[in-house]
Amino acid sequence: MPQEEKSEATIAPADRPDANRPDDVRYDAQRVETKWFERWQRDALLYAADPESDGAKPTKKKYYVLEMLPYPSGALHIGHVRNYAIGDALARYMWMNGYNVLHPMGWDSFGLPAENAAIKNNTPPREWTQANIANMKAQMNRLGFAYDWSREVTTCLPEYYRWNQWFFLKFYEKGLAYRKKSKVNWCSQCCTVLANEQVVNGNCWRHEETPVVQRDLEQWFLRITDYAEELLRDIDKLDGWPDKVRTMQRNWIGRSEGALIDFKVADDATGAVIRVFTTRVDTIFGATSVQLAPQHPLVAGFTRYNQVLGASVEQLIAEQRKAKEAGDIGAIEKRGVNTGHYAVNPYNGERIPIWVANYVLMDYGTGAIMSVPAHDDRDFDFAKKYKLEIRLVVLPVSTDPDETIAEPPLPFVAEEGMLINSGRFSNLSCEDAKRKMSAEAEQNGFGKAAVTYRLKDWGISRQRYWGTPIPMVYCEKDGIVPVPEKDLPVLLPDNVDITLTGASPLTRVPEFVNTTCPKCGGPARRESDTMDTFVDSSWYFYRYTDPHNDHAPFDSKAAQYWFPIDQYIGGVEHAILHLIYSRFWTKFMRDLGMIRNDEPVEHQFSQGMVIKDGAKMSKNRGNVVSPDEMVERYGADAARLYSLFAAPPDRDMDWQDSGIEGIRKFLGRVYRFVLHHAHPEHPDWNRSVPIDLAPPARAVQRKLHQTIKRVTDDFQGRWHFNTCISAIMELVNALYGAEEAIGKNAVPLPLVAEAQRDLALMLAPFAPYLAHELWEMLGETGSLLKAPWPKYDAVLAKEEEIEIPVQVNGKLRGRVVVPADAAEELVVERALADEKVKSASTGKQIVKKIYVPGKLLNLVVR
RNA sequence: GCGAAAGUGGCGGAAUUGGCAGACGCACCAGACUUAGGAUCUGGCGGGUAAAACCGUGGGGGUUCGAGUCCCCCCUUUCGCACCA
Repeated sequence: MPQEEKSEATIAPADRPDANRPDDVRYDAQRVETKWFERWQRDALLYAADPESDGAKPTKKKYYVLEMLPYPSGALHIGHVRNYAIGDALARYMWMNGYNVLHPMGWDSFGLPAENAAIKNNTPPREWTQANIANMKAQMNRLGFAYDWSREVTTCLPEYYRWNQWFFLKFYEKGLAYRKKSKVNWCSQCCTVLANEQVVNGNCWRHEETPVVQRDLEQWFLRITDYAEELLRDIDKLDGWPDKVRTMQRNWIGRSEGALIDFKVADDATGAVIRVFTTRVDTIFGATSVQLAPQHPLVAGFTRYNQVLGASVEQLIAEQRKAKEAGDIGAIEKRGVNTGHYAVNPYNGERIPIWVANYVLMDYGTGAIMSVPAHDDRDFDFAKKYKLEIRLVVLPVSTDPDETIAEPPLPFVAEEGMLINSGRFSNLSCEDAKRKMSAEAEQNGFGKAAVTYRLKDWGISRQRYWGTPIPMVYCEKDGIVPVPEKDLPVLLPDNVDITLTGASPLTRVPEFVNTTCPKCGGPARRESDTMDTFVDSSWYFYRYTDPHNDHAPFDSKAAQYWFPIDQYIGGVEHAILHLIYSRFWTKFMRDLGMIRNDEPVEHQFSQGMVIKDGAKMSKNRGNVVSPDEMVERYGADAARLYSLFAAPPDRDMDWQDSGIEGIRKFLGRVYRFVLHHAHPEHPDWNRSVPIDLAPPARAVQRKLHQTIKRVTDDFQGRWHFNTCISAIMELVNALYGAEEAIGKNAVPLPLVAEAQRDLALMLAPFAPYLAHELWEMLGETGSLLKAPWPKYDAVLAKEEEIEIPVQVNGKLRGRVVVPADAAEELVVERALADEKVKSASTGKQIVKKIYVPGKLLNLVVR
């Protein structure tokens, strides 16, 4: 750019078109955005990642930035805009920093809403979904998000879902997909089964007022529990994830180490056994009853000839259900009933009563516990209420020799310590006792050490239409037979009657259901359930790396180049379901040898919700902000910029209509400045900035470099886009402040040019439309998208003079201005000359001087 | 009950390592320009005072020359988990 050695740029004020400038030029966002929108539609491939994944030696570092793909519900909402504005800013920033960026988008397009809409509006789900995708894609484009649409993935298309089926066959082949009749969660509104993960406080995740009921159904399950240990262990590796999400996943997996112990039912001819799970087998000599969940299979036997007991058990079940519906199972009043039967403690042969209790849950552990009132607060409560024996078997022995054992013995001890009253195990530490007792149980065949998880296998069968058909066939002769790979995809038929009957709609399509057995060729029936849509989203991001592959889900090389995802961005509501299934799928694919990474996502980011008028936006509350309306009124840049400016991205953001108004003003301010100060035709425009600048010019230059530093630091170090934008606003304010000097040529034109170019570059990730317009106004012809991010010069950013606050005894009393590199002596000397400092310290002695270089001086006086 | 995050002007929010509390923006007030202003530009804007003093980051204590920031206790809000045996 430097062309001539003559450095001082001069132009006569009359040369500037702003001599009589029209101050009321308004920034016409619609005109500018429409212009660029049309160009970008034409140049869509601009956003495509460089094809470096085919084994060629990479020339750039890759960066995979991904926002969670949306469900095509009809229209984007403001939460989407916020999510994508973050991702797009990041993608653009990384492009400008020279990375090979993959920034794709797709559609999680199977699922219930399409069916419900179809029933309501009498439109086939496919049409409804396609129309929504078209609309939302148009919205995304209008918002200016730079997606590589050549990699678009739509999960409801056979070219995608056939690979769901392919994966299912692989799971089946490896013994990780199985079918079993089981009690399942059924939502009567959805008319389908829900995964455990989709049950919230006993209610359906979609219908918060609809209690989930239990039904017996034949279901397909994926053995995610085989990976429970690894899923748990590898959480430790995810240091790029928020702690909150990691904790939620840990809780969800819910690992618990203990022992399974069998108690024989006394005097029972059938040899019935109650298996309990306990983490405190060491306290088993203190077990004074066995407690069964009301739904425990043995209970039915006990109540068969005992109506009174049966009625009590029914009561307990009702109480549990009520508490679950209220989402308050933790506060249920403990109640129980004695069955009159006895169980035998296998360690000492003691007979203890068998009770049924409402605080014992059928779906955790074995649905039966040994009750040790002296060492478990729940059992303690229960025993007090029903006057059951409380027997102390552990003393809290401290390692501190000075500490004596509490006397008289406590009735209740939660801590571990040393065993008493436990026969041959007495005097052992709890830790040793657990080990020895588990070993003895195993030797004698009445139990073993065991680990249980809260995590259950993933039930993926759904009795609905709009999903991936499960590629299985039932033959009278050969039983369950997988569809051969070569016959995939099993196509989802169109024109299906999807009215809700409780049975899968596909059962009513004879040409779908009736088929031949792939093994024997005889008549057979197709599986008519479809897959949970969380299957679709468990691996879609791999498909982006090789979206058109028609002989594999993706090419391993492509996936290896791009994975793991460098930055994944989405709502915290997916912290458990989607993210845990995705991790599971990745580990499975790794075990199949398809990929090498253990985890799909390096850095995970959960953005906050968008709140309006103190509440989450929802149609019911009527506080929804429509992105279309915002784009129409203020433009896409304003909508995006505001969603980034109003709060740091990880926090909930309060949407205020007046706030976006301020952003619109800011964009106009930027536009007008450049309108009046862009003179690319001037011969001095592209010269280098002179070295020795007069104070007003130096101030502009300093502010410029300080701004670049702040925006860069806040962007990559902290993701504080709100302060990035504030910093840019300050720069613009400073440029307006320098207008008089610029008008008098006190600021050389090359510096004015540089400031505007850097301003456009820094705005590019946040407000791409305006940034591109500015870039053009500044006479630049190259692509802004991949123009280099501006660099700051630390020397030029440095202040020559600084103001040092002076405190006396910690209270601010004055300020002194000194050269930036001033020695302490000078600062103290000037400080002591300050009137206010003087008056605050007269008649007193300075006992201490604390000088923090460049920051502050504190004089301690007495 | 357990765990996490948060609490700062009228509002959204800044303050990155313990160092000028309130950057930036909204709202409000004033001025300039103007036939006009819901445009634009400039200035003001925590409370308090004539001006100072002084008071101010949910409350109370503490450490420190110095605390929004660190420690202890408490309160409130949001989120997650919840008789998990």
